[in-house]
Amino acid sequence: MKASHARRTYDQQCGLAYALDVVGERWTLLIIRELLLGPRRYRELLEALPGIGTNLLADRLAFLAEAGIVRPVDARRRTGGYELTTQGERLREPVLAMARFGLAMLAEQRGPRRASVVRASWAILAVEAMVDAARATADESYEFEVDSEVFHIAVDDGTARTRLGPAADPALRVRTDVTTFFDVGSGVIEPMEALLTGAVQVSGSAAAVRRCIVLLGLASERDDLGQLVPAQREN
Amino acid sequence: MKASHARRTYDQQCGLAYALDVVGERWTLLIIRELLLGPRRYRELLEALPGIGTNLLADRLAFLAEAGIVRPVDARRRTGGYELTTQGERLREPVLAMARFGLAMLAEQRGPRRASVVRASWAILAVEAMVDAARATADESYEFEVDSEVFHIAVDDGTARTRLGPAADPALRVRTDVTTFFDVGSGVIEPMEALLTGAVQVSGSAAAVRRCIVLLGLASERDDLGQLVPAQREN
DNA sequence: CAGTATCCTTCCAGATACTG
DNA sequence: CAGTATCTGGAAGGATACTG
Repeated sequence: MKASHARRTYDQQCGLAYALDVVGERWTLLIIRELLLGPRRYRELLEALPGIGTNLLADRLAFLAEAGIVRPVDARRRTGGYELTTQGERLREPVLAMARFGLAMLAEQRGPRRASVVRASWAILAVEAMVDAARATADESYEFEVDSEVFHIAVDDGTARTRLGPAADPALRVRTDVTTFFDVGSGVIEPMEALLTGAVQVSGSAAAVRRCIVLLGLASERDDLGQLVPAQREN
Repeated sequence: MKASHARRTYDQQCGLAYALDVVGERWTLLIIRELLLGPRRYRELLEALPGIGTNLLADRLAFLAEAGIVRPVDARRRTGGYELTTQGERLREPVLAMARFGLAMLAEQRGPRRASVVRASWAILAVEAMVDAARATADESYEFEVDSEVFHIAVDDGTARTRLGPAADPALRVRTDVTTFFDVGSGVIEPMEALLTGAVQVSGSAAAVRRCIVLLGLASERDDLGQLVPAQREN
C-alpha cells in the first residue's frame, strides 16, 4: 500500500549500473537462479531460499514482473507459479559467469566452506557453469544423479546442453552426494580420488569418464589413469 | 572497531551464492567496474561513485582486500590507490555479461533512460561488452573519442582487445559525446542516423564503418548505405 | 497456498570531525 | 591528500502473525 517510495537506484548511465538497479538487490539473483531451472511456485521459492521472508519474496517477484523479467505462469490462477520471460532468460549468461567466478574463488582458497544450506538442484547450475562445449570431443551424453536429483549433459555436434531428467543413452552415469559433488567441483577433491574412495560411483567406459572430466574442466595434468577405472556398479 | 559483526551471507553451497556473498553487496560491483579500467585512488573512486559515502567505500575496499580481490598498488605508500588482483580480474567476464544484460534491457524498453550520472570512461566498458570477436572480419583497429576520453578496439587475428588511449593506425576514428554514445549503444538511435545528423563524426572508409558496426552488434537489416558515408571530418 | 500487514533490526546515505 | 571514526534519519531487510 505504498508502492510510491522511489526505489533506490544508482542512476548512472552505464549498462552494469542499470543491470544492478534491476537485479542487484539482495536475493534477486538467487530467485533468478531458481527460475533458470524452470518454473517455480511461491512456496518452492521460499523453500529454496531459506531466510528470505515472505514479504521480500513477494516484493521481488512483483518488481521483477513489472520489469518484464518474470511472469506468472498462468495469469488466471494465483497458484500457477512464476517463470522467466525472454528478457529474463538473458540473465542466464551473467548468472553462469558469476557462478564460475564463485566456484573459482572456492577452488582457490581450498577452504572446504561447508555452507549450511545445500540443495542438489544447484549442482545443475554448477555443471552448466563448468561445461565448455569447446572442450567436448565426442557426441554423447553424461547422466548425473546427485542426491536423487537426476540431470544430464548432452553433447551434440559441438554444443552442450544441460537438462533436468535422465539421458536417453548415456555414455556415462555418475552418482554421488551433493557434498562430494561440490568438493570435486571446487577442486577440494580430485575427481579420480573421489572415484577411488567410492564417494563417486560411475558406470561407463574409462574413456568416457576422461572425456567428461575434460568437458567439465576438471582434468589435472597428473590424471593418466588409463584403464584404472573399470566400468563398475551398474544399478 | 567492531569488525566482529558477522557479515550477512546466504550460506548456500552454490557458486552463485558464494560469489554474491563476496561481491553482492551494494556498490561492490561498481567499485570492481572502476578497477577493471585500471588502478584508482580512493578519491577517484569517490568521484566515480556519487552517493557512496566515505565509510562505505572504506568498508568495501577493506573487505575486498581481505577477500583477495583487490590490493593497494603500493603497500608502503597510502596514496598509491587500489588495483585488482588476479582473482579480481576474474570478475571481468561476469561484469561484462551483466553489462550486456543491462544494455539489452535498455535497448528493449526504448525508454531514453536519462541517468543523471554520466561518465565517458564507462563507454569503454560498454564497448568491451558489445564487442564479439567472432564478428570481426578484418585485422584493424577503431579509435573512439567520447567526450575527450580516448580508447580503441584492436582486432588481431580473430581476437579483439579494448584499451584506453589512442590506436596506432586506426582504420576508423569515431568521435561523439557520451549521451549519443549510449543512445546508439542501447538502440535508441541507429548508428547511421547518428552519423547523418552529425551527432557522431567519423573519419575512415565506409567499409571500415560498416565492419565496426557489425563488430559491435549494431548492424540492422536495413543498413545498406554503401557509399552513403564518405570519409569525412579528419581533424 | 499465496500472499499482506506488522514490528523490529540492520544497513545505508550524508554530514562532519579527526589523524598522519 | 588519503583515509578513519562517529553520528543520525531513513530505507531495506528479517521474522512472524494474519487473511482470502
